[in-house]
Order: sequence, then structure tokens, then C-alpha cells
Amino acid sequence: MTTGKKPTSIDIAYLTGFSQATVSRALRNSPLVSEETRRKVQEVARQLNYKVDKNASNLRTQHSGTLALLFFEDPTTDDSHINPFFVSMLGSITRACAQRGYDLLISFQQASDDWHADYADSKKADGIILLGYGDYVTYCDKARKLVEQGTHFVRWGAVLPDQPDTSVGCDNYSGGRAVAEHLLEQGCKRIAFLGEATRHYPEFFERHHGYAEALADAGLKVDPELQVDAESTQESGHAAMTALLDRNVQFDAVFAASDLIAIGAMRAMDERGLRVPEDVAVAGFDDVPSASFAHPPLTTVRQDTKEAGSILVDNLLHLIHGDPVQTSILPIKLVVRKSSVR
Amino acid sequence: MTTGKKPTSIDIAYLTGFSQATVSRALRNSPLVSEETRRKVQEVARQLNYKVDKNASNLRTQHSGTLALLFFEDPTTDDSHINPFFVSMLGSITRACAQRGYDLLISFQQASDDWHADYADSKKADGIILLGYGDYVTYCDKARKLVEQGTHFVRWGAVLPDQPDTSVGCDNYSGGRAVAEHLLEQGCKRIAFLGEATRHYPEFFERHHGYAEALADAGLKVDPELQVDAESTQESGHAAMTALLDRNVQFDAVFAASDLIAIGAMRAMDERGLRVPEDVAVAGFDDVPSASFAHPPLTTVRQDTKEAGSILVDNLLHLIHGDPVQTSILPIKLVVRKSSVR
DNA sequence: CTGAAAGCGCTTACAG
DNA sequence: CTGAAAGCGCTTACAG
Repeated sequence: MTTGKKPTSIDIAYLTGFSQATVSRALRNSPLVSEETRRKVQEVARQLNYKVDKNASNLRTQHSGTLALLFFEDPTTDDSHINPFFVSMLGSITRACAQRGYDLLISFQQASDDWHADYADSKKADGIILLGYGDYVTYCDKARKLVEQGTHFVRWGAVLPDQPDTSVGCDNYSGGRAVAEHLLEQGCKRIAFLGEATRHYPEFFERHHGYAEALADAGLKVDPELQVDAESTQESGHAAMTALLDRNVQFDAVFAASDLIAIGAMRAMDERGLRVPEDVAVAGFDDVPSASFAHPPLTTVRQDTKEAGSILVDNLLHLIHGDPVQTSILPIKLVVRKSSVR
Repeated sequence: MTTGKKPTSIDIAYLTGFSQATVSRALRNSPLVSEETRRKVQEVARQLNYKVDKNASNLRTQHSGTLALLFFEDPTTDDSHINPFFVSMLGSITRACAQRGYDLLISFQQASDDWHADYADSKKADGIILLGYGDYVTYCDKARKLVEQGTHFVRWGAVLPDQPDTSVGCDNYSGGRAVAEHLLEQGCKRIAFLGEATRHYPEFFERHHGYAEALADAGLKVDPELQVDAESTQESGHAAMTALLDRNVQFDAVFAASDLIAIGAMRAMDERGLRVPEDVAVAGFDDVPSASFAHPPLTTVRQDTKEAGSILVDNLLHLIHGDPVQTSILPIKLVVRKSSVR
């Protein structure tokens, strides 16, 4: 470009001698345009480094070709400690969007605040993906409002019978069950559970549910003394384990509701001189990258984030296009490593 | 909303009895509008859940209130292994954008491909931030093209005398120097360097430069036998250390050009029965979250990602507004942990 | 196959 | 302080 202004389709029309309408058609590969015309127009467009003005075309077509990712985070975490599981999801969502020709807006939010979720209302995005929504009960009110407004959105998280929204989640129940069965097979009898297992955190709740039923099937009962609330951070896992040790109850295994909790708990045990897995077998959930680098490497449940990202985006696009969507539950896979093998 | 259509400023004009122009002014808090009018208009807007159509306002005002983050990654990495240093940068850039009222588009790119950098040309973004551009020499050609086109962009990376673009980087030279001086203080004499130190990777090159001058000042010479190329992944660090060990040269310390390289190298040493720091002192660069959780915890150089994100965004906004920008070099901080202390 | 025209929903001089 | 009008740069019926 020699001038400071960006070229428009009118410039190309002038240069090629066609009307602006024909230029527009040629650029969009409309079949209404002759091969020859298309060629000429596209050639000039290339020379000028012309790009269609998305604001104009979006305004005209009434869709933006963009999705928004609302990423909720714990207010206490700092920049450098974004939950690695969500990082992995972010990667797969970004890729899934790119493959489908959509751009991705991202926004970090505090789950407690009012969300900045007007990307759809302001037409910046055609739909929204929610990741890590915090307290489910609080979330539900907000979700209902979004549904009322006709906002298209999908959530990563537990799939529940009465949910107001569309979600994609992994099979948390089976994951919890698989972990507990594995620990039982290792000969563990007193399996602690670290994580808040209430309807406020339905993923953890379902994992706990699977764990509880596996224990029941083995003729064991769930001892409330062996459960400590924790949210998904190392710090919280460390604190939960410390609290558990201070209770002076016996346990031979720990099922942490997430890998971060497990890693924090292992650090706390290390500080108290407990050996993993000799004294206590440990398992987590998520299979974040650091699980395999933990000492010892951590047994965990893998969620297929690549598949998850694809399905989230596909489901959102279905919603946007008014097609039926089915809520999806993805299979999980138990990954056994040293932390739980005696 | 009872109808399926989103409300427009015309709907509000109709409901309030004002003209559409006045509605627009009232919504934008123009001082030209009376307090009373503003109140009425904004009240109706709230009731309708009206949001200004960004496509229309962006088209009219000719800017988008959006920045784009091009995130280059090694083609070999998978979703779950995004470089944690860049994750930290992503967090701080996202926050910096939000604070300044900008939205952020993100896009993952292969450094080798032609970039999808037309966010600015298509008016989807006012400017672009580049993170992890791969080979600097290859990058320069592309950067020059962007500059020619008048695209506003900033790069995170080395600040070099002849660079075509605007960048923000940390003081890699001082960082390398600080690490080497620290290792020398620990009594190390044969300090290996892991990382490709050429003009293709100027950050590593500068770190190596600081290291080399510190050695020279101590009367030691840089032994090429003690340098192995590596890119910033654990796998590459593992391979580089393996190659170094296969050379059968003596060394008592390793300066890895990044933490990921260091962590991979420590794993390789562990496999060969070498103890850190007793047999070999180790230091990395970046202070990624896993550096403090490594075994042993890793001595490294911290870059202030929070500050970096702010400055990147500020510099880009200056560029966009036509204000002068100065290329910024951020101070670094040596973080000494067990891996290097004997 | 092509062109003239309307219109997407705003913002902002211009006039009063 | 308010309104009528123009115009941002496209896409797409409509007419030929």
C-alpha cells in the first residue's frame, strides 16, 4: 500500500471496472460470477493486500464468525498459576475453533463477579463457551438469565439431570469409581477423599459418588472423618492434607478430586515424613502435565481434552444454527502410575 | 426479551420518544445530552437488555476495541503442553487488555506456516501481539512485511539493535550473566550450556553471551564441547543432556537456556545416576511454575510476566494511537533454589 | 453473469 | 440540548 488508507471493495471495483457488487461476489467465490471476473478481481485484491472488512460484513450478515471463551478463575490465583487442566482445554478449544473457521475471543472472569458476558449481545461473538464456572448453585441463576436472553452458550462441566444449559463433561462418576476400585485392588481399606463433594461442585460430587459406591460394593463404608473439603489448587490440597493429618485418623490411601489437590497433598505428606505409595497410595483426577512429573508420578484419571474442545465447539455451533444438540458425556481413562502401586 | 430479535437503538428511540441520534448520545454518556434524557434512555436500555452492536459501531468509528494475540508454538507440541511461560504471559496480557477495556482474540499458529495475521487488515483487531515467533531470521522477513503494510504489532522477545519491529523483552544478557556468576560462586568451573545460542534464537544467544562474559571475567574460557543445542521443551532438554553425557566430557554445572530444558536435563541426569546439585549444579531461565516443584527445586531467572503483559499492551496501544513508543527491556531477578547450591 | 439499490445499526458533523 | 441526514463497507434480493 502506498496510501495510508486500507483499500475497500470500491477501490477494487474502480481498478477492475466491475461494479462493487460484482467485486464482492467474486471475492466470496460466488458461483454467479464468471471465472474470468473472479480471477481479475482476486488478482487485484491480492496486489492491494485487500481484506474484507469484518465489521461491515458482520453487520450485514448478522453473525461474527467468532466465539467467546469465558474463563473463570479463582480470585486468589495469580497469572502464572492458571489451572493446567484449563490450559489444556484452552489449547484444544482454540484449535477446534480454528479448524472450523471461527475466531476466539478470550476473557478471564471472576466467578463471583457479574460476568462480562455481553459478547453475544453486542454481536462480537455468535456464542460463548464457559470454562470453570465456580459454585454451581450460584452459576445456575446466571445461566438461567443467559438462556432467557437467548444467548447461545455451552459449559464445560458436570452433566446433570436438571441443568438449565447445555454442557459437555467427562464421566466423573465412572472416574471416581475406577480410582476407588483400583485403590481397593491395591489392598487399601481406608481411602480418604480430598475435595468439596457437594452440589455446589458437581464434578467433585460425582467423583465422590463413584468412590462411595465402589466402597459400598466392597462392603466398606464411607467415613466422614476421611473427607476434607478442598478446591482445585495445590495450596488447598496442601491445607486439606495437613488438616487430615491433624485429625489423627488412620488412612492408607488418598483420592484427591483433582491432580492439583493430589500434588499439594503429597507435598504435605512429604513434610510429615509419610512416603507415597508405601505409607499412603495417592490418586488424582485430570492427568495434567505435571501429574506425570510428580514425585512419585501420579495415578490419575485422564479426560480427553482434545475431544472435549471439539465437542464443545461443535455443540455451540449447533446451538447457534438452531440444530438439536445432545449433552455429551466423554469417557475417562484410569492412568496408573507409581503413586498408587504397592 | 419477548421477541427473538435483539433490540436496536431505534427500538429505544421509539420507546422513549427521542431520536435515534439522541439515544446513541445518551448511551455513550455524551455531555451533549441532558441528565434527564440520559436517565430515561439508559433505563429503557437496561430493561431491554440492549447492548450496542459492536459491528455497527466499529464500522462507524473504524476501530474495534480488540487486540489479537498470535501465539506461535512448536509444531511438535500437543494441546496439553503449551509452554508454561507463555501461559503466564497469556494470563497477564489478558488481564492487561481487560483493564484497558480491550477484548483479546487469540490464535495459535505454526511459526513455519504463513501466519494468519490479517486480524488487523480485516479490522477485527486494532493491533497484534506476537508471542514465541520461532526462528528470528525467518521471522524478520515476515515482520518487515507487516511493517510495510502498516500493521500495528508488538513482539515479546529479544530487543536487538537492528530489529524491524517494536518489542518488549527481559534483560537476557544480565540474566545469563547472573546465572553464570552464581554458579562460579558455588565453585563450579566447567559450566555446560544447553540451548541454541545463535542469531536464530536471540534470547538464548543473549543469555549465552552473558554467560560467556561472566566466564571470561573469571578467567575461564567457553568450551564448545560443553554446549549443546536445545529448544525450549523438556524432551529437547532431555536429549541435549543425553548427548552431552555421551560426549564424556567433564562438567560440574549446567546452565539451561530455559526451565523446560533444565527439567528435561535433570531427568536425563537422574537416569544416568547423576545427583543434582551434588554432582552437577543446575540453573534454568523463566521461573515457570514447575521450576519450584522440580526435584530438586530449580534455580532460575524470573521474568516479570505481569509487567511484561502490561507493557506489551501499552506499547501496542501507543503504536495504534500514533504515539511514540520506546522498546522496553525489563529487569530480571535471579532466584536461587536447591538445584545449584552446594 | 452483472449492476443499481437497499439496508445492516451505529456515530457524528451540521443545523437549529 | 435535540433531530435529520450522511456514511462507515459490506451482502444480497431484484431486475435485466
